[in-house]
Amino acid sequence: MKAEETRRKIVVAADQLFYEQGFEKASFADIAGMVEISRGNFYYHFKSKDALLAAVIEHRLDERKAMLRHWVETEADPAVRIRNFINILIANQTKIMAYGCPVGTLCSELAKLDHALQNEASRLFTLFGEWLEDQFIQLGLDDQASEHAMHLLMRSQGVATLANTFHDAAFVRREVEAMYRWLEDQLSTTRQASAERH
Amino acid sequence: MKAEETRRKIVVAADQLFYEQGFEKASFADIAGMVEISRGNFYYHFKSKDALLAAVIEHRLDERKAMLRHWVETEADPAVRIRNFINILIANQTKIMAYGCPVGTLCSELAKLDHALQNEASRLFTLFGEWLEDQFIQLGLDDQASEHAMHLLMRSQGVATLANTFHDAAFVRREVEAMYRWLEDQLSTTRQASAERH
DNA sequence: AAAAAATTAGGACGGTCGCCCTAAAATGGA
DNA sequence: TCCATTTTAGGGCGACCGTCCTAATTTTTT
Repeated sequence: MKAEETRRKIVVAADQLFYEQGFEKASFADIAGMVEISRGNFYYHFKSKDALLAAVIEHRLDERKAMLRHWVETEADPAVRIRNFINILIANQTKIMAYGCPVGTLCSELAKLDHALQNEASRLFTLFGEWLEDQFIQLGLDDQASEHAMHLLMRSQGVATLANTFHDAAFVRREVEAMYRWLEDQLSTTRQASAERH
Repeated sequence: MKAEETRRKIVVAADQLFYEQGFEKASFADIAGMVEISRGNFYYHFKSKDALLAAVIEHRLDERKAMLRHWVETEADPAVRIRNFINILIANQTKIMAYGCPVGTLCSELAKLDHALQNEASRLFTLFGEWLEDQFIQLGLDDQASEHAMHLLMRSQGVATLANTFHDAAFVRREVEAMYRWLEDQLSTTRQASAERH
């Protein structure tokens, strides 16, 4: 019974440290210290660091899925939902400027390590990608939905990386607004096309 | 005399390994093995791993400066020069899909390590940024040159990160062409504005 | 309350890391 | 050729890493 709680604490602490320090640098000693358990206790819950990483990725996926589901449930307009996504850059600005994007930096690190869980981590991207694609489809942009989704992911990544490097809040705001404008452009061309059809 | 050559070999090998494996994972043993010198010999040329990193960053700066200078010398049209920059994503596609952007991944890693040479590494970005800004100024886009430069850096970074994650060559081509179109848009609005002035 | 099971603590292991030290080898000038 | 200097080789140090093992402790069941 107690094990569930401890396991959860370990995952939460590892999630934070993997983000702030990177997967490789974050050590069991660090995580154990944060959770206030012994190092040895670790291997009762996770038989290896990779197993812990898998649990952290799963945890991140669950969190993101819940967030996306919440957006869908509380907001009817897919365009506003997409703006919610774009606005992550503002909402998480402080952390992004300090540590980058949690998804992008993890994928980059695992790629360099040639790590076995690369594909698991990339599911964090595809989760957002497919959700965005779905929103674009609901906006009637079926034939370009996938491309538009990847385009937004790309811009988020670029903004996060440069925000992390330069700690420039004005740059983030500017690019977020440019993304809003880009979204409006895509919507107006659709409205135009559907108007011509009538 | 010989030392110069050995030092150069070390920097070149470290440059490659820092790129492919990341700064922290690449060890002196790896680099020494690649250069075929003893580990101990290392400390004759570089008194610490950080000193080696500083030399690698300097080396990368020199290479990029030479490349940008060459573009300026061999191509008169700033718009074509900017297209050269965009085209890096195609020219280095294979390496980018395998290891990401050499500049972005280094800056991200150093940020997580809270490394003292973060600002040195970010000079790789500002080098490209200022060069791009200069090209936009030469195109008559003075008042937006800095923003446009950052925008292109941002898009390159985003494309590189997603290319690295998904290994999707079609995505890279698509986004490079979108960047070409974006550039044309900026140029056409300028031409229009200068035409109205006459 | 006693027995069984689940959970935790903490030391020990082999390995790798960056770094230091010293002796040997190679090099170049007198 | 001999000497001084530069350059290289290689072992060793302490620290930290992920992992493993066992004993103690806590929790649950009987």
